[in-house]
Amino acid sequence: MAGVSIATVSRVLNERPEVSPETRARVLEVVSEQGFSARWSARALSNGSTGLIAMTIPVVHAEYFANILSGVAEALHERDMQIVLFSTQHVPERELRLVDRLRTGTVDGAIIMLPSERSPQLLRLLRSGQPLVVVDDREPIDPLIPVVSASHATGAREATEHLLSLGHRRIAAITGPRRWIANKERLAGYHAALAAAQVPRDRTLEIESDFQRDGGYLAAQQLLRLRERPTAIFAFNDNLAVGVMRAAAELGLSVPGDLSVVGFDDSDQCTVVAPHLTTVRQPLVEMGRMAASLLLRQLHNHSSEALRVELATKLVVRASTGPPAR
Amino acid sequence: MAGVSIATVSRVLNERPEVSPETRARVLEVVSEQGFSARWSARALSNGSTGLIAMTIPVVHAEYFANILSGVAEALHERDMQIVLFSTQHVPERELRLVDRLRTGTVDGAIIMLPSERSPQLLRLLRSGQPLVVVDDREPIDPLIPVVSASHATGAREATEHLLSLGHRRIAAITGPRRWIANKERLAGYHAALAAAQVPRDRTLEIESDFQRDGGYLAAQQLLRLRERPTAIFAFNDNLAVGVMRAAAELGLSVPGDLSVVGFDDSDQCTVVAPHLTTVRQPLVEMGRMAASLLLRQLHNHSSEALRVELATKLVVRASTGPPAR
DNA sequence: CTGTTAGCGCCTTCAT
DNA sequence: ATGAAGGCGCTAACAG
Repeated sequence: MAGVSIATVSRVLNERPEVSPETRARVLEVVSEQGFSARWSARALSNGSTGLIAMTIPVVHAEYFANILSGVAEALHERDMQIVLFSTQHVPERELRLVDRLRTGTVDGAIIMLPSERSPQLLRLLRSGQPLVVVDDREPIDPLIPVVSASHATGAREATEHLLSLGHRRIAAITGPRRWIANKERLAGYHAALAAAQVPRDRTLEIESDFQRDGGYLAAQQLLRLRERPTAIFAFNDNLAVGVMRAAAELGLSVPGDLSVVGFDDSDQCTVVAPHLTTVRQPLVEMGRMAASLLLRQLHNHSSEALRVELATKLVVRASTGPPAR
Repeated sequence: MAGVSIATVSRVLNERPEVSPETRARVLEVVSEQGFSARWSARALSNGSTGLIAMTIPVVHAEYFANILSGVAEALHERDMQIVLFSTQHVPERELRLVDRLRTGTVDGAIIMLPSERSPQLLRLLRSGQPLVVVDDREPIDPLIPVVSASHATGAREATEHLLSLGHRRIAAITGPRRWIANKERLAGYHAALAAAQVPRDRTLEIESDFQRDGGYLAAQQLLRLRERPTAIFAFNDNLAVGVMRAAAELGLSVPGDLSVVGFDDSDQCTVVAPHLTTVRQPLVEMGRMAASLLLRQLHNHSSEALRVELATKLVVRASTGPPAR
């Protein structure tokens, strides 16, 4: 319609320099008049890339997922790329489908959140040259795979130091599942702070739980019934902390008067509970951005640099912490 | 490698009946040995469909989004289809990108959540034969477009009836933005229940707010300072209700002793506040499922039946409501 | 039942 | 600066 060949139109659409301005103008005019746009699958077939990235949906809290997601989406948007969602509910059969989509070129790469296990799937994927990035490895993962996570240890350390600086000495910890990496690091940070302040570690003040509110509630009941009860509880996530506050309320203990409480995550619920919860903020959106950018680099360099990025957490002091009662 | 033609392999992979069992077996063996899988973009190019559908990410609450999302994902999974995310932050320029992706065949159809406006974009899309479904229209939308939403009116009516049956007569309402459809319907339900109980409508007990916690807080302060203050407040979403409870606490009013509170949504925060919030549950996951299934029908029938599906809400009675003090 | 052939719509050398 | 031609990997119609 513009009196030129298909090849020329292609060049115009791809903004190649080797087209005369007049031709370009003529083509663009017709294109916009006709509302033409290049069929995407043909493009993908021809140049071997789809501009799509896979992302798995973990079963955990919606808020966590949505925040990381939005970071990834933002970063990809700048490159005109999009996310394809894979609801592999940690079901192996479903994970296979993701693997398949990668291999068949539905997507150019994948961001895998909270991978369930040492998953041999992942390794095989990476070995076969698939670009992928893991966000928050739950258990030790092959060092070949790039990982983005938060600085759990430092965050936990700061939280504990905050309590110490307020004068607390009996600081209990309600932890998540022992095996999770994030949990181990938080525990390490907690211990480090105590050691630095020369507060001896007390095993009876450490309770393993499940990152759920009820778990925090039960653990807190146990802690608060101790003969010498803690003056502060560091719950390893906000859910646990909310459970702690519920238990405290039932026992007639005021927060932070009788008990200081610190959480981890800085989720929405922190400002729902009364008093508002002091916590450690995880930079979820930034983690998403970072994951996307690592993936994009793999895509362009065709080399997967094995690295592990830890983004800084930040202590957010609210109203649930204060000096211990005397 | 299996000694057959490409066409035959294609037939085997597509499970066509016209292949002899022996050939099929031979092909499948080689396929699995070699780890072969059909390139997806070629497939898409050839048969004109990508198996991908677009979903917009609204700016609102993560939880809302994640729930609907998971409903859609589940429904699509059964058809081996996936979601492509479009983070059009109600920015027109970004919405154009979605439009473009639809036209270029990146995706087969789209599910649009909380469309910002009477958006002429949407209409143009539908007119051009694009399969799409809207979830939760915010303002009146062209009747040509299929919509999935919750039965706001019925839900609000039940909530109000619940309060009436407890003996409340002065029941205030803190509403969302006047223009939103969901809000209008909730208001209608509220009025209907009052009328049925022959409780005259009192304008001073209706305050328009913004669906945010702070808005609920401010509105509640205003209501609770009235000379004749309400014995119950129906907040038109959970955020508002949480704000109400905060205001009540500050004024030394006990819930539900001095004041009953009802929310709407059944979001996570309902069980974070003390006491747990009575609310109206929106069937978000089911709405997602329904949207997906409407879209799939459009995809198969090539006809867009204009319809509007309202999924039932459900009153969830928790601890924030009780009989009024005398 | 299987192989051959012709596209699907774009991008990319290679000529001109 | 432009056009012609081949190919990306698959499906479908047509022979045999």
